[in-house]
Parts: sequence; C-alpha cells; structure tokens
Amino acid sequence: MNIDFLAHPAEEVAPKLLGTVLTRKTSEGTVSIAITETEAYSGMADPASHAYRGRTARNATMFGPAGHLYVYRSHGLHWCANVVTGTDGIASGVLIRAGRVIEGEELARKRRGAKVESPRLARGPGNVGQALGITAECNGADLLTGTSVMLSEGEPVPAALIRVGPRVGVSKAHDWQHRFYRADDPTVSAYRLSPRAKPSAEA
DNA sequence: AACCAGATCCTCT
DNA sequence: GAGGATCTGGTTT
Repeated sequence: MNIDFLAHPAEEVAPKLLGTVLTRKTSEGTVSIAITETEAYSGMADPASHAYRGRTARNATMFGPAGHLYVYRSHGLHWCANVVTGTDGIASGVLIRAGRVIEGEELARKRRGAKVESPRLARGPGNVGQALGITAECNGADLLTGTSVMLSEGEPVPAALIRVGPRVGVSKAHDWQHRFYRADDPTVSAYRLSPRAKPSAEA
C-alpha cells in the first residue's frame, strides 16, 4: 500500500479502499479481511465526524498523517477502526464498516462466537474490530510500515459493483452519500437510519 | 460536577 | 422491526 493512495480526501479514498486487505497480527495468530464496506468522515466541514468540533485527545489520530489507524470506542464496548487519510493537520478518515474474512477464519470465529455465520464474522464496524482483535492499543498504528496492523492491496472491486448511499446510524448530515459498499455482498451491514436523524434535513 | 448523546449489536416478538 | 444494554468522552453548568 502506497501513501499516495491514501493522501486524499476521505470521500475519494473510501471507495478505493473496497477490496483492499486489512491484516491484524497478535500472539494468537493472524486475521485478514477484504474490505467490502466503508464510510468517509471529514473534519470541520462534516457535522457527523468526531473531528467536527476540533481536536481532542480521543480524535487526535484523525488529525495526523494518512496511513495510520484511528480506533475509537463505540457505545461502551465496541472498537471501531478507521484508516486516516488526507493531509497531516487536517482531519479525515474512512471507517471500515465490513469485510470478508480471507485469512484466520478460525481465530475470527473464536473471537466472535461459534454460532456466527461466516459472512457475519466482520459485518458491522464493531464486529470488524472484534474479529480482527483491534483494541485501543492499535490507535495510531502505522498501517504502511507496522507489523501488528497492516493495510495492503487486494483484488480491486469493479466500479460497476460499487454502490453509494447515506451513512449508517448518524444523526447529523445523514443524507450525505458517503457510504460505499459492494453490491449484493452478504458481508455488508444493513442500513439503519439514526433514531435522532432530523426529518428537516431531508433534501 | 453532572448530563447526555452516541460512526453499535444482539435478542425478542 | 423494535427495543434495550452499556460506558466513555465531550459539552455544559
């Protein structure tokens, strides 16, 4: 994976990340997923972004250089992973919402639970984190030169199979078409409108 | 110091 | 399809 691939606005990088491979190595073993669903988040201009109100200790990684992993805790117990994109100093990142496990399925299932169907092992951002074994320790990790979390090239997804839609579960700017996913792919998570989304924001 | 909202997930009907 | 669990970080008093 080349830094030039990531050093662009999140909404440009997000569709290009479909098909790329995210790998996580721990003492337990290695799990890799081919990314099937992403969402772009920007900085000051994006009301739904963690970085909208400026830099804080929690979102600092988003403001750093492209190619690092931004990890945050959602609803108390889910670890969600983002690939930082764009320019150093300007917040932007791509949330990895879903992927297909292509390596280490046994370990992924051990982490997720024996009953989980294969396509659901990394379906949804919280599940991606759990299947890969991503925790707060991974925040800020360099995806290009690191050895514990890595982003690499995979089979490109044909443009004709890429779909665009509104982001899942955000209450602000929920009509922004910043979600990208593979058409007809069982590993892609279901769309849900945030309970707090304002009807007046409809276009 | 207190409040509240949240880039979610799982279970149950 | 709907509802609740769960707790952290950010914002407001």
